Amino acid sequence: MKQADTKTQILDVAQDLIQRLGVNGMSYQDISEVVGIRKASIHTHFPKKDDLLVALLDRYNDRFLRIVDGILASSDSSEVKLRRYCGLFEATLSSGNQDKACLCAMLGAELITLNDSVVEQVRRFYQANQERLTILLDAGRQDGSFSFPGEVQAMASLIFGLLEGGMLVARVQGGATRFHQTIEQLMQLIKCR
Amino acid sequence: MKQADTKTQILDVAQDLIQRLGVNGMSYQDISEVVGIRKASIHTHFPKKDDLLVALLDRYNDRFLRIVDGILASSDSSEVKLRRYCGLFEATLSSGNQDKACLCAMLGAELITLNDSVVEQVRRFYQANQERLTILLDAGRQDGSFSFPGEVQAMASLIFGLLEGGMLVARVQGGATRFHQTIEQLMQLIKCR
DNA sequence: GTCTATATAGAGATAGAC
DNA sequence: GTCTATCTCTATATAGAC
Repeated sequence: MKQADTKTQILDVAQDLIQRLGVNGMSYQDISEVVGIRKASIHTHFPKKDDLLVALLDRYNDRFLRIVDGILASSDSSEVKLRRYCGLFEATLSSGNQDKACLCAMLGAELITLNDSVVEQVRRFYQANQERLTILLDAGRQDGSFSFPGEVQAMASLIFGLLEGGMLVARVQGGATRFHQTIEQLMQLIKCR
Repeated sequence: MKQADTKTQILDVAQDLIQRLGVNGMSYQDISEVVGIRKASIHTHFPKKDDLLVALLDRYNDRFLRIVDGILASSDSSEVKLRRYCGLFEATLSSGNQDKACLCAMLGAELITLNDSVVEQVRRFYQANQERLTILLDAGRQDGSFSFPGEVQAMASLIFGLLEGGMLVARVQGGATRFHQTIEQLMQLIKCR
């Protein structure tokens, strides 16, 4: 296993810290202590904190949506696809010390304190996810996997809000177990009965 | 209308700032500028930031739960009760410049950076709300207003996560309109059909 | 690229005059 | 209770040596 280059290491550590503490609860000093370099050196790679955030979101959104698209393109049933999609959020929450939220859930909470370019990226993440959820739900309703009243889009937005928000709530109370139950409850609500 | 005393004004402004920017995105300086006193004066009323947070959460939780208990004790139908409960969150989001989240949603996101006493209060808020939701849903299911599979408790925890999280998501995209649609979608999901 | 050193600004917090 | 003044610490950020 090759050692990751410093730039990647910085991104990795920054992501972990933000997912746990938020942007405003984390500093270059915090990153430097984990990576093992001086904080001035971080500025070589990311001159401003915003540069770091933009690069981090680029990578995060790209990776996340690539996985989601893989799920959509698979030959799984609609129900399995949705379970796998929800599983992505569960995996985040369960990783490490069980206190990591989705990067864009944390940034969403701190939205008003962020610069325009970062806000735009967070918005794109939300939009892209909801579009994909809409596709998934629409297909599932047509193939008879799901049954629910109302618009597909409204359901997609409900589910996305539940996943992003449910993670944050679960960190306060109940943890991964409780988050899992919530997702199970959701599946029961929209499955055909 | 009598002018509120300074202590109350500080709490009011701090609450507004935290609901928009988060604890870590807001400072005594910010409060002092709005209230119109020097930041040193704030320390007279709340020596440490934690003192302010504890006092703020005491007041917020007390007020919020009092209103919720009023809803539960009313003679409204279960459906109306649930709508009124959800309306509390809608009202928060719609107040001011449409960028205010529930105080405890913001604190929940920043949980790991908070001190134990504050964490405990956030936790109590979540617990208390879910207990009340459980009572409301249980009654509604028995009187035939609601129909949903699974445990009442799981449903309560789903709804609370959706409300707290949905507010944060709505601030990023769609605003109050979209949050309202999400709630409508929820109502359709659990109503008898 | 990384380091030391430093600049500058803002944070939370305290002392003491009025 | 509020003010001015100040302390200490930490934050982001830059300059220049190695």
